[in-house]
Amino acid sequence: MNLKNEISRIIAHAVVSAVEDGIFPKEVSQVEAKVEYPRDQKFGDYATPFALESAKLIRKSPLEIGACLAKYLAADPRIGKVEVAKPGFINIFVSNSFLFNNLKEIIRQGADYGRSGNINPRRVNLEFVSANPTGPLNIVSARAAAVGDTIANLLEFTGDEVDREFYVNDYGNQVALLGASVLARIRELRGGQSVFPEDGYQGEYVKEIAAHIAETFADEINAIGDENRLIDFLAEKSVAYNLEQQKKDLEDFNVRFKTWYSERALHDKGAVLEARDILAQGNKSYTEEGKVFFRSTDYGDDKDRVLVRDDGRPTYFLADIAYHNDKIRRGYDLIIDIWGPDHHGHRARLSAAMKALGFSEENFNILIAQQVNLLMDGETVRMSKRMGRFSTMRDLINEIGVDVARYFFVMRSLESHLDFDLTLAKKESSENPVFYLQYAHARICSLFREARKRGVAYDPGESRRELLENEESLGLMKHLAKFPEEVLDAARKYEPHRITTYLMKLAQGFHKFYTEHRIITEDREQSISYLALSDAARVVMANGIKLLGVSAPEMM
RNA sequence: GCGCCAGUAGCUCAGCGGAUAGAGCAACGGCCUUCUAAGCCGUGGGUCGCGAGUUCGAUUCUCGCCUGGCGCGCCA
Repeated sequence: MNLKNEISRIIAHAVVSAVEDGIFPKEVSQVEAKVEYPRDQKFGDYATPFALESAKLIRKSPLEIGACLAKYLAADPRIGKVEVAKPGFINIFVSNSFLFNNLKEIIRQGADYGRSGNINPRRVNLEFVSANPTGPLNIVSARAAAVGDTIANLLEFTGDEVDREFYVNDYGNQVALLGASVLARIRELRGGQSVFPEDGYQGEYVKEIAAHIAETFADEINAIGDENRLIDFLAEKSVAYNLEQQKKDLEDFNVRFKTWYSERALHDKGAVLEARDILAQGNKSYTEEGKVFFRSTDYGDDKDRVLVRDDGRPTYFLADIAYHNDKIRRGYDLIIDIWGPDHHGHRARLSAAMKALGFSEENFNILIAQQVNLLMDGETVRMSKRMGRFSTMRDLINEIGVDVARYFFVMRSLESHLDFDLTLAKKESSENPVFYLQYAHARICSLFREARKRGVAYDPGESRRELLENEESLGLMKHLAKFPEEVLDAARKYEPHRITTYLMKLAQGFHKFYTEHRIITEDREQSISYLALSDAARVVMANGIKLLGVSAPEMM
């Protein structure tokens, strides 16, 4: 039950009726009836500018049209009152009986309230984080992890099947460089002289990896005489080590991937060269100066991109095409990538490649997780793996906790730059918005503990509508009724921050209701009615918080 | 030079083409003998970067500027 959609349907139906009765010309049925939230609640729960937008067509004043339509709308039992306001807005008030029925529905559905079934679920591949396995996960990865996981939760909740996927860049120069860096550190550990590679990874963590590997694989290291083979060996072990750490960090962050897709495996099984051939066969590439170029300009890119270098080695881009071709072959209906800000320049070329591979444009989305400015004591902290000065996702979890971190990341829209003040987040954690939500949840749980203690037999079926017809209760019920549509909106637009905004308002509504009304009293029916409303608020709060991957404590 | 993202309250940010632009934090003033005060109520605080255009109507859409951040490898 999605109230906003229902309202939209009711309006469309009213228009059709008016056309049938000869009041409106029939072209009007083509006009889309938009439904929006009025700014001020005195303008109703929903409003439609339909009369304003169809005035020219109908050749009547918006106010007249509105008055006409209002009669038809008011016939629906879900609508309590319809008003037409100055320029021509039609303001719609939801009926109390609908709100009350919905309240019982929320309690009945429990954890499923807000879920939308989908007759044809889409198979979705959501790739996110995909950090290089050359070091610990950083703050931008944490942001992508929080937002990506929440988007996946939202899509699942709205009826899609989602596979969470992590692309492991375990191939190429960066990996070799890591191997060389580790080798240098191992030699240092062993008291020998070594030249640290130029552009090598200088972070302290490389020493930790070196120490770990030197100990675990001492025999193997000693046995390999050839320097390049040794670097390869160390690179492989270092990547495995980093990957394990990354996995652990993500699990501690409540993010679990179904698939860890190895770039190396893609090369090993020949998929990369196959992708080259597919593009060549479709005449989507050409050779020039010994290099193979993809005709990406045919698909909207600025310039053609190199797929194979003149020495025969494939580029990262070609591997990425092969990877996405593999995703297509695995039969996904919708493919979403979340990338870091440093990759946004690659958007056009990969979109071009997807088009060239015949995958429909609207089913492929690249979202960019914009940069995070990490502030410490008011100062920007530079984050660079190679410079070795950066703060990790692990630090973040340890310092402010999973709940606060996830909430903060999801709170802002993904494509906005984010200033994250670690010191502040930690210091002021008790005044954090996330606690505001959790507190509302815990408070309701506490109410029920109290009710049980006092022997109140709670049965939501015994609650009564008339006992909830006050400002705070009705306001809260209205907001609860909007949860399914908010969830659907957030899912369709990949905007999980809408959920945090919704939940803040829910918590506010509950706290206000709680302050104004004493829930448990001598009046049994009143108590049960208020408990039912609290129960519904708890259900929605719990469902919403769960979508964010944040915990909903029963006691604080 | 080109591209991406942003510019809204002191700070961090919401605002799906609509009505008097909001929240959190910060500041100030009230509210606990009674179900959790991590709460509630109130006050102050804005030329929505600037200029045009489209529209009945623009913070929202288009274009042009200005400012800030990032990216512009045949690295991954």
